[in-house]
Parts: sequence; C-alpha cells; structure tokens
Amino acid sequence: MSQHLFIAPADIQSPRWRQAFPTAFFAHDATLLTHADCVWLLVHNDDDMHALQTIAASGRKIIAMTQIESGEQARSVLESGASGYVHYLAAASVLEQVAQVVAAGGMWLGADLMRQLVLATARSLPAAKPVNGKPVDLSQLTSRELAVAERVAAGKTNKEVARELDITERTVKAHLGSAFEKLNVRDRLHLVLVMSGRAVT
Amino acid sequence: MSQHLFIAPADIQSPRWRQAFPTAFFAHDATLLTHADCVWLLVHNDDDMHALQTIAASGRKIIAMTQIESGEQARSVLESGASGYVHYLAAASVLEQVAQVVAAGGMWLGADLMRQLVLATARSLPAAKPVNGKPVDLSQLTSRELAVAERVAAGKTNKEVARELDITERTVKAHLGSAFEKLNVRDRLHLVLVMSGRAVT
DNA sequence: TACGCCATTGGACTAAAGGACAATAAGCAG
DNA sequence: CTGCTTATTGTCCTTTAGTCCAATGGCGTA
Repeated sequence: MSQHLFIAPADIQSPRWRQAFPTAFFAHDATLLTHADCVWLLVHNDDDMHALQTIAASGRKIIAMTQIESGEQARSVLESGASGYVHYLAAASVLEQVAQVVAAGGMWLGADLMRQLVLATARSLPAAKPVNGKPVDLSQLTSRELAVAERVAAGKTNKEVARELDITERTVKAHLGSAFEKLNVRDRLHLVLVMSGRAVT
Repeated sequence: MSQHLFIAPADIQSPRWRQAFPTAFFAHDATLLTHADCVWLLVHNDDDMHALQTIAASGRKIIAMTQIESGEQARSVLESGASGYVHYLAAASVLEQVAQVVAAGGMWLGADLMRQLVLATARSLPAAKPVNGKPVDLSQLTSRELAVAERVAAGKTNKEVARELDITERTVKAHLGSAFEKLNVRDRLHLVLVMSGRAVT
C-alpha cells in the first residue's frame, strides 16, 4: 500500500486529500519526502516544476496537481516525469483512481485533457486546408505513409526517415508521394503546414 | 455495475477477459450489443474501425483492444470514440483498472503510449528550440530577410517568392541563406517549424 | 574619404526532392 | 485461385534547394 505525501502551500488545500488517503502526509515543501512513495505536488510556477523534476528523479511516483488545467501544463508536467495530472479539488474517488493507475505503472490524465492530447497530434485538426480547399483527412493514409509523413513533417530529410524506419530512401519517396496525392499537397513543405493545421498560402 | 461485452474473432481470445469480468458476454460481432454498456472490441482492420465508430456513436463506452500496440493506432481509436486502448492479452488487473477509469468518465492508455502522445504534441511546446537549443529570435533578421522567410514559411518556392517580391531567385536564396545562419536552422523545413513555434526532432 | 552593412545579382556546383517508368512479394477478401 | 492493396525497391530524369565563389551600388557613420 502506497504512502502518500501532499505538497502544497497553506492557502491551497483540499479536505478531499485526507478523505481519499487518511494516512497521508501533508507539507509545504519536500522535507517529508522520505516518508512517501507517491507524491502529490501542486504545480504553479517554475520552482514547482523544478521540484517536480527533482522528486521524479528520486524514483518516486509523482502526480501533479493544478489550480487551472491546461493542455500545455499537462504536457509539461508529464514530460518532466509526472505520472498524473489532476485538479487539486478533484473528488476523493478520482484521487483514489489516479493513485491506483499510477501505482500500477500507468499514467492518468483527465478525459478532456486526454482528448486534447489526442487531437493535438497530427490527426483531426480543425480543418487544415491544402491549396484546393479540401479538408485534410490523415485517416486515409496507410500506417506506413503516416509514419513517413509524420517524420517528414517533423523536419527530417528522406535519408533520415529511411534510416529511422530501416527502409530505403526510395521507399520513403514512394510513401511520401502517395501521401502527397491522398492529402492533395504539393510537397513536403505543404505537408508540414497542413499536418500542423495551418493554412497554405 | 457495468455489463461487459467482448467482441473478437474466435482465434483471438484471452482467458483473462472472463477472469476480470466473470459475467461478461462474448461475441464475434456486435449482435449482443444491447446487453452491454461497456464494449471491448478487438481492432485489427478498417472494418473494425468502422464498427468502433458505430458502437461509440451508440453512446456506450468502448475500449479498443489490439494485438500490436502502436501510437498511431492508439490515436486513431481514441479519435474514433474509444475511451481506452489496451493489449488483448493484458492482465486481468489491468483490464479491471481500465474498466474503472472508463466507467468514471476517464480515458485509459498504457504509460508508454501516453508518453508517446505527450511527446507527439510538438505544436504547443512553450519554447521552440532549433537544433542547438538556442531560442528563436526573428528580430535579428533584416526586413528583407523576414519578408522572404515569412513567405517560405507559408509554403512558397524560391521562384514564387522572387516573383512576389520582384527580385531574382538568387536574391531570395541569399536572404534565405542569411536567415538560416542567423536562426541557426538547417533548411526551409526547419524554418517553417521554428517560425511556427514547434520543436524540430 | 573610408568603412561596414544591407540589398541585389551572377556563375557554378552538389545534394535533395519529386515523379515516371518498372518490378516482386505478402496478405486478404471474394 | 484471382484480384486488389500495401510495402518495398530499382533506375533514370528534371527541378528545386542550398552553398561557395564572386561582384556592384546605396546608405549611414566616423
């Protein structure tokens, strides 16, 4: 059974923390870290982000709590080593569930933010239109075409993509050409633009 | 308490399904849909994807199961309305946890795939860093360099930019080359990425 | 007057991109 | 078994991109 530690300023607290974990510890900084293997840290500024990275580096599970949920902050804390991201006023049942997922090695993110994350990736962006005004539909790409297209859209040359996917440059060109045709884009530059949801002028 | 329905071909089954949910239903297609409010669907081809969308549209929770986990497929199923994505051979305890998260209105994704998703959202990264990690500073470009760079970042060829600015293609290349050097980018593709505030991988 | 910066341009060159021809093999559905 | 799709690959070609040499002229400043 995990030992929980909640770290937050005195003026940002919730009774639901103790409700979910009656035996938890509470602190304003990381001094009680040795008592816990699951740390809930309120993240508000850069100092908190640094603390998050330090705690994550200690090998403990860390769950970031926030006052204002945002996709950018979610991504930032998860990239920095957090296994979860949740509002500090979340219900006790939600906190329990987050703890269970994280204790099992998983990651927890609210459904809305999860959808934002999903949608923020290459697919289903709000109508990115190529030059002829048709909407972009990445779902018509095969998995290989998508794999190539994503890497090119991230700025890689055909040679680099070939190396990464362990195929020849010729094969990369074949998939790319097919993707260009399906998405009706002119070249890799337009591909970057439409895959990032931006207008091509 | 949710009623579970597992839909998969006869040759792709797992005893752990019944272990996790002893009262679950099992089928090869969606005929038993009316018995369930939580559907586990093995996703393998486009027909399965269509079935997923249809079941999701029915308002039921749907969890996609796969034989080979991939970030691309994860995104695809989550975009199509699934609330979870898990390997069909996952442990019963994992299946139970997925069910709990989804029943609570959440979404479930394995930690590795979650990290992939997080890292894939290059768009809204706070600081766009080119290859050597220095921040982008467009103010060091001259007005002409900026004019050229903006047009190239909008997807235009050197010839098109030359025509628009009433200069030769050679001049466009000169300004572009200078902009590349000042912004420390490799080529026009990287220019697009850093000018739009995105990470170059 | 001299210097530095910017804008502009040319020639020449290599590398990369993209397309057009072609082909084989595997998997799947009918 | 057949037909289709996908993945992979080759050769050859043209166009585009980018860099390295070079140069002139305008403008502002010391």
